[in-house]
Amino acid sequence: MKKEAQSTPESTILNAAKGIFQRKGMAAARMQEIADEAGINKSMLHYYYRSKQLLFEAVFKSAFSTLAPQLNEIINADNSLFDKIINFTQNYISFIVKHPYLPNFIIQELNMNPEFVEKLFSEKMPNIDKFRKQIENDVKDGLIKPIKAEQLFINILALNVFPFVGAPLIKGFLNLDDDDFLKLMHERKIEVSNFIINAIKI
Amino acid sequence: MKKEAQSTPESTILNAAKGIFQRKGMAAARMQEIADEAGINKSMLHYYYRSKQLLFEAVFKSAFSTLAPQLNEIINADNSLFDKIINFTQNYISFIVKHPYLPNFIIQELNMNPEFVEKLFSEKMPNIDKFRKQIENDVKDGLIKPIKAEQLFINILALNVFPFVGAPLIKGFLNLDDDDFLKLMHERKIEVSNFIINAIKI
DNA sequence: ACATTTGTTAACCATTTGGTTGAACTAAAT
DNA sequence: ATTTAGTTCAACCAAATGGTTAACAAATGT
Repeated sequence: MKKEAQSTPESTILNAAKGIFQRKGMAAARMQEIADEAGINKSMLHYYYRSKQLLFEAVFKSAFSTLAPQLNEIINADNSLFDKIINFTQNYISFIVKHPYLPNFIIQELNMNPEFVEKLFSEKMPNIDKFRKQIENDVKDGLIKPIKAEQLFINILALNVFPFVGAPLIKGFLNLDDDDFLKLMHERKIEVSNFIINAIKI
Repeated sequence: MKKEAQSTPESTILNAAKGIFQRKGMAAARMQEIADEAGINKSMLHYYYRSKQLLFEAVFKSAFSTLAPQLNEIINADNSLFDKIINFTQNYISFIVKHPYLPNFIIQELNMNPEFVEKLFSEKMPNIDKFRKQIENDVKDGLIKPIKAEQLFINILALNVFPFVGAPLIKGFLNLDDDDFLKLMHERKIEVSNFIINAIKI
């Protein structure tokens, strides 16, 4: 075997930990289970990451720094508002279909550890001024109906993120199997951007 | 003290358990903590509810049966589509502001125990046929743009439920304190229904 | 009054869990 | 060859956790 990607012990452990933590959450995850998944002795976990808490934080940061840039696209990309909505929706849904546990994991642990929020956002605070300017200009130019940047941002996030976080609820209410559900999600790659654009365009 | 509402030992325990379980989740909740919150001995928990699992299920069912009727309004209420959207949005947001931990708790535990889904929905399966008919008729009558009932249902749910589930994420990205956030949520009682109606009306 | 059921408690128990230790093993550096 | 630093593991440990027990108190029925 050549050197596939990079496979240091650290990365082996981190990947195993990602799988377990993201599927079961911090509280329900077991160090032994992570060790098994990584195919190593439990002591190694503590050797490379001192404690469960630190291992968890490494996993969480890694997960968060995967998701955050995606969301940043909304407020920082340079294209027009409608293009932005179309692109983000396309990209985000494709992205999450590949990482189905990500958004739920992040949201869940963020709800459990509210102190994470300030820690994560204190360093590189996102700035919505650019996005707000864009909205205000488009409103002034008569391109879209008046709407607060914050509300539009929340709506874009909600329409794209929620279906994956609330998947079991949706599957239950609409009586969908995994296949039906995935089909609906792929439809949403155009459905959602149309919906948003129709909602705001004049 | 007269008999306030009803305060059987069972209900005292259940209420304490609700608080702890909904705030910390099944895995992180401790039986001792629930006992303390209820002001009773830990053995009482096992006396009235046999195990942590059963106590948890009682809490979950109670929580779910509080939330489910709210969501059922969308697919079963008798009013016109636009009224339905307006009413649901108003009611749901007011409802959740009073029960902030509910949707996150349900969604989280549903994600952790996918087998709950069939158990919960097998008895009283929701039926979207009525809602689907309504959409199809309104489309035929030229009242709204073509849209699948499933997609519209997901969108309504997303726009209303997500902001509360993803609150920490939103607060972080938009740099909001609790007060700003709550203000935005109250704005959404009309904002969201306008948004949806604009998106679909012709 | 007595017996039986129901409710309540402190002490206890077995298991699980995160974490530690010390010895063995490796591989480069001296 | 010997030291030295890093790596791996089996065995171990203390604390926590869900759950049980046995004795005791309070109702409840007869």
